[in-house]
Amino acid sequence: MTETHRPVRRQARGLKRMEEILDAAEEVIGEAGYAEMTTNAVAARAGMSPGSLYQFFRNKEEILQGLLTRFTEGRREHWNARLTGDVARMPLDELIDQLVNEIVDFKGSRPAYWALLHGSATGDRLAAASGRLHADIAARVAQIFSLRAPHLEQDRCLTLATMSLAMVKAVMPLVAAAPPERAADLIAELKSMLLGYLLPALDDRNARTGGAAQPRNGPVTS
Amino acid sequence: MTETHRPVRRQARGLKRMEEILDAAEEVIGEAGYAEMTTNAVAARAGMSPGSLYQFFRNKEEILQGLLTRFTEGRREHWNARLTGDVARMPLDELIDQLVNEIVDFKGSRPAYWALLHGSATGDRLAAASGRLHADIAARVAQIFSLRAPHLEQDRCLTLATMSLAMVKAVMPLVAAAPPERAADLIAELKSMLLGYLLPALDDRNARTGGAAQPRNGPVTS
DNA sequence: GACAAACACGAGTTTTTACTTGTATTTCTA
DNA sequence: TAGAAATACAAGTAAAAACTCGTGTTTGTC
Repeated sequence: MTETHRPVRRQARGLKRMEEILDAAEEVIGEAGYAEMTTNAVAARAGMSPGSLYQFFRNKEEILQGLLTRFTEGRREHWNARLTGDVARMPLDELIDQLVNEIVDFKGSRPAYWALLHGSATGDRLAAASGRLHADIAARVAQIFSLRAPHLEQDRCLTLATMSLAMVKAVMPLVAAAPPERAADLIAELKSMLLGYLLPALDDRNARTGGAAQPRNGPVTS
Repeated sequence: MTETHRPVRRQARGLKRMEEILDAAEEVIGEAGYAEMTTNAVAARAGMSPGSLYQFFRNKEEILQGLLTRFTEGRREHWNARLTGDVARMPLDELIDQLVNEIVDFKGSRPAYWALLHGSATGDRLAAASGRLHADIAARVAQIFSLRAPHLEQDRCLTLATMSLAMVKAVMPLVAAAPPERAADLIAELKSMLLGYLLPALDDRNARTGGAAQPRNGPVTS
């Protein structure tokens, strides 16, 4: 009945064309956002007709799938190469400093990656509103911190609150995706982590000692 | 020229109808995801005609806006009421335990909230692929941790890696939204936080001491 | 060099979906 | 109690965007 799955023997030209399509999709998403990424726009950006595009990808979903595969495989390879035994032997602070910097740089250089993998479903307007809500709650939490630890500056309290909320928010999707007992583990770890983060920070005995558990202004250099 | 902005004097019936529309939108999003939320589907779910729907919301964006406003105001009120001076006087571990539990419960009870505010742009299929990538990288990081701290169990290393990656990922949007010098602060805090989290955890001198900075299996009860 | 298969095109078609329109009914107000 | 405004409906419109089709060109293989 239906012509199912005739495997096409791609020519070198065709493989190159597929990469161009993914490049175009990445550009469009990076510039205009995922919602604006239409197949026609991608075809135009890649300098080809819609018909040509559909000779390489059966539908829009496959383009996205291809783009995501390219991203994930690229990142997988990158980290596999980056995280060798060498990094197990360097000082932890230095290691964290380097890796975080690299991640920040990557985020800056590949906007489509974040738009696709971590972008909001609703567009910029509504995402901004959500951001404002979180900022408000963080401010409220910061007030509580300030009450608990009057010796801390307001700014410091706000940073602590912002980071704490971010932690909670970050763990939620993991909890949702994990099987129940693993989820319980993650929640317990989250609590423990928050406590480990906040307890020394709010404790005024640590106000000026700068213990190892809270090395502010340490070797990190942004 | 164009009939601009005639303010409608809503009747009690109309205000109720608007809430019903938002309820319907929330249900549709919670069950089928944001991408499947069409105005017709919302109208049908609310038991009204498309025409009726458009007497209360001028377009789809306004429905979303309304839903988000309802969410954010509800949450704002909730947290303003919840985070009173009282919480500033209870033990930190207990406080964290309670608040995290409440957040987890809320997430479970209002799926649309998370789908809207933190949902991915690409639908479940692709979001799952991204989750798999992160799990892979976490496994790789866990290997490194295991090399650095051979006394730790594999599971423990994986948890540490997973949480560390989640933290990094969570801070990225904040960095993107913040002005440059605030962004630098957040990045520095992220590094410091990671160090504070990982240094004691990987240090074998802390293997069985269970210091205050790393109270695993502490008072948290999930 | 001939044949098939891959590549390329772009003007269409089809489907989906946000939104309108014309009319009928209910509620508020004077 | 009349008139106006708000509410309600369902069939229908219009535009956008995913995708097709018929045809022509290039590339690889024998």
